[in-house]
Amino acid sequence: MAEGQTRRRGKALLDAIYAAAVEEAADAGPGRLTMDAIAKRAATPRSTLYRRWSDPNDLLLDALADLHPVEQPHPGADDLRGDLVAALRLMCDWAFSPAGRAVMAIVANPRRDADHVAALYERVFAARGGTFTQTVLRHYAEHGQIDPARLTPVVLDLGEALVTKRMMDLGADPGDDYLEAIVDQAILPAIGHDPANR
Amino acid sequence: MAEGQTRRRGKALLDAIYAAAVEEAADAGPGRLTMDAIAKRAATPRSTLYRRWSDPNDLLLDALADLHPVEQPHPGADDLRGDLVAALRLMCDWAFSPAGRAVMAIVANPRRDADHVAALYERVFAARGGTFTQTVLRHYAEHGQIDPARLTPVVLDLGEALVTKRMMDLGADPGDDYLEAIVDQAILPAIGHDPANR
DNA sequence: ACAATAAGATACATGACTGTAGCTAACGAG
DNA sequence: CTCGTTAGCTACAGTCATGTATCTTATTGT
Repeated sequence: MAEGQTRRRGKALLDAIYAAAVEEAADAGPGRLTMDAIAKRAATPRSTLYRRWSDPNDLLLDALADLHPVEQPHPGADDLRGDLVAALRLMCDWAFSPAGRAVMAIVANPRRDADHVAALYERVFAARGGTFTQTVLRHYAEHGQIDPARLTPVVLDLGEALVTKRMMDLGADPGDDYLEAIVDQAILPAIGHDPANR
Repeated sequence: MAEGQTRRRGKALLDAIYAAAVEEAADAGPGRLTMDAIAKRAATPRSTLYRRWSDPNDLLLDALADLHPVEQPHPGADDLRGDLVAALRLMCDWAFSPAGRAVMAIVANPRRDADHVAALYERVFAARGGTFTQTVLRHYAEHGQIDPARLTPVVLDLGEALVTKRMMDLGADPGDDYLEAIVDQAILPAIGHDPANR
């Protein structure tokens, strides 16, 4: 942007609006996202928002779809346990980011619109290669270290489910000890790698 | 109450207010509970509410604490799998009741007050004998059919976590097939009863 | 250099919710 | 029966969000 610019346009403005929408959704929580608050946070008049969107949730959806992609696990070849713990660590960090909390604000809203949630899953999640532990589990299954028949929807969801619940109960990050406990006591047994049965 | 009564007092009035608060919280969702809406639903003036509470969340907490206790699992002695599935069924039914959705509305609120959530756990949950699958798992551990060392916080949370996540993803009841899958593919393996290892 | 576009700064009526206050009349206890 | 309590009714000013409608002016593209 040139030096003397006083007025944002195009991408620069959109980025500011998107950032404001995600932060605002994260702070305000389910069902409390308003055009007014987004506009204030982005320091732009409401009319600029209404020019493009008629509903704050549509705006938020565009904002989430536009965000930088989430960091992905990089599974190796010989440390399934460590890679699973690392994937859960990534998930925790993401969940506490504005984007993660904004997603929560959509999913946890009992007045949520089914189409809206479907759009979230398509545009934001499907664009990535699955969720955190999923990536790792599929990787090791492809390398023959996990029976692919074990990777059912339940098992692929295990880590994320336990982390989510713990975060909701505590309202805080579960901590690495707990993540290791999840891997050792839930995920590994479920794929037939129970440490206690060795 | 006598026939000609035109004015509710004491318990009758309180019950109406409590019911209104729980239903309203369930419908409105996290952070959207208002004195006004509770008062309208209970058909009482706001001043009656303000006489006793200064915050709608305090009111809701009293309402939840006052509710009829949740149905408990009745584990037998020889059907661990069936009892676990039944416990998850009970949990699903509770989760979709107004009380369950009201609890969700508290826990999923990012602006939630830590003291408030703590009070919820103490006054509402602790009063019961633990959560759904917990009751069953502890019962069978006492009868020597499960190694008590296996009943870690992670394992005791498994069923509830998977059900919660599934409900958040789908926005609907998981269905009995899924509940059975949770028991077979997650809980039983975690307590060393993996059907695939027999 | 000019014209089209769109950001920015208002203003407005409407509607929800807040917290407080004052009044009346029904109810319950003594 | 009488009196203290309190439900029920109404009103108020204040705050916040909504959608729409101006008007001005910086910026861009031709």
